[in-house]
Amino acid sequence: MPADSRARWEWVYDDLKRRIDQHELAPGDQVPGELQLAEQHKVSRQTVRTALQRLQHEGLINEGKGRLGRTVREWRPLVYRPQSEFRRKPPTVDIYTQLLQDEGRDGTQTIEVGVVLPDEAVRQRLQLSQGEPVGYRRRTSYVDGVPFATDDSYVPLRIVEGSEWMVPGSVERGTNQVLAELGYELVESLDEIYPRLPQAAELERLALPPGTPMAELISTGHDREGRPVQVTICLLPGDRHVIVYERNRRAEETEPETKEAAAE
Amino acid sequence: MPADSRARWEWVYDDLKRRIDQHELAPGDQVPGELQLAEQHKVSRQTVRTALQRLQHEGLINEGKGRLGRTVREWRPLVYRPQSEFRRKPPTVDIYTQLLQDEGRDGTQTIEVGVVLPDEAVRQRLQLSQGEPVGYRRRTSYVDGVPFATDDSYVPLRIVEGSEWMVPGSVERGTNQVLAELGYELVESLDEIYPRLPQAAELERLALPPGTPMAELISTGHDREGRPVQVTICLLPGDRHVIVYERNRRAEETEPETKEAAAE
DNA sequence: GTGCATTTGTCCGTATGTATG
DNA sequence: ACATACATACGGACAAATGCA
Repeated sequence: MPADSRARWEWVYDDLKRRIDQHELAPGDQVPGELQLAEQHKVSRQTVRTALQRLQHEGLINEGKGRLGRTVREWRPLVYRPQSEFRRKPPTVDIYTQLLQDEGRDGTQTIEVGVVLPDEAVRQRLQLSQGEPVGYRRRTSYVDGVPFATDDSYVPLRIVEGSEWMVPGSVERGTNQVLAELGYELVESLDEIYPRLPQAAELERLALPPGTPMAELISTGHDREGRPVQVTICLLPGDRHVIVYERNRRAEETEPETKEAAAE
Repeated sequence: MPADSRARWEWVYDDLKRRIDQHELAPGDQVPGELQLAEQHKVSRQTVRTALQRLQHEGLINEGKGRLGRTVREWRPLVYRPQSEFRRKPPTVDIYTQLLQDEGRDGTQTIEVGVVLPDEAVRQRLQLSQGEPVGYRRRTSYVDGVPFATDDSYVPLRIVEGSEWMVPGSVERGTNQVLAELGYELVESLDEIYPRLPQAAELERLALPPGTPMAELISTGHDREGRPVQVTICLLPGDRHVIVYERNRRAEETEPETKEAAAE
């Protein structure tokens, strides 16, 4: 009817967006109900819903079921530092991220181990021939009872078969130490970060609302001879994580420049 | 009526997802029309639309206007290596031109410079007092005519005022070299990566369809004394980029001991 | 635990506007 | 100008999840 410039649902969208930005609707607050918004803006409930879905897909509000309705999303990321795996010293440049550092939250994890035929992504990174099996450790981490991240590690079975790497539950001295004792100490890693949206199965595993962006971090660890030993695939929901790297000129200058093309 | 476990639109979703995964629908192909899918699955067009919107928000298909309809999205990411900034190989080229040369694609860019009061994110990372202005260089990079990424750099105005850093257009020897000549050589950097969804203004600047996930990469560069000099904020759409880091034990072990932070 | 009220999720049918070839 | 296909919008209906009495 209006033949106007902008769509009706955008009015609703803009109204709610503004109220959220100005903290008139604070994180954790309930979003007004669909019927209420429909009446306020003189539009149908379906129109309100498209506006709400946009906000949901931008990560500003949660989907709401049952009595409680939708809520404004909270954003409290944990800091994830891939480099801490190799680090022996406290980070040097930490002024800002210290603020975001873990505030002593309650963390638990589940670990599942087994043997599978790797998919193409893992197989290529480990440079395995078709049909060679890998051992896996699939971990899901929980903070305050909600899943926070998953990380699945894969190592050729011939390396870890019968070792402590394949034992369920946490390994006190760390699985990387186990690999080192087996003669495959990890000394360098290539990390690939893919920002994307989760797929249905991942939504379920991480108990994410649809539309939550995340990062897939594929880390390929190499031993001293440069052979790939372990692939770890982390799924890090964007509303729960910030990934932090440090880099410095000196480290780059002293780095060997030989394996540049190995990524492809 | 359905009395079934899963929603009807999920059937449509699963069907299309499978056909895309198995390349029965190849990248660039047209997705079957909404009416056609509705008839095939014996559902209404609205139900088909919710399935298609999910696929769209997951980045698997494009939104389609006009005669052509929806198409299966192509996925050809560029490799973005923040660490190449500190590499010595090509001394003059900046991150993006090197990246584009590597891939052999046609790249252009627009650069805009100016002076602003920084927002909180930039101000805190540069440790500036309230009201201190910064110079900025805002770049939008295009590949094959479409925007590919943006990166906005900020440096305290007192450092770059009157220097070549504030000159529009590319600087032949690189802006980091200019900073070095001004006595602020960047030797280390803290990179924070936030997976998130773009906001309205960013959608416009990057010409993105809504729901495209992306990464915000905030890189804070420090000089030899550990003082923050430059903040660069990159927006990297997830369907066009993969971010790559390399790390190794040796670099972490040989790191300089600048300050003794309260060890964890 | 039951049942009720509320709110969102799903689904339908229909209609009109708009972008594209 | 026209056909096609998507975008927007309405109204109605029932199911499912949740909080609370």
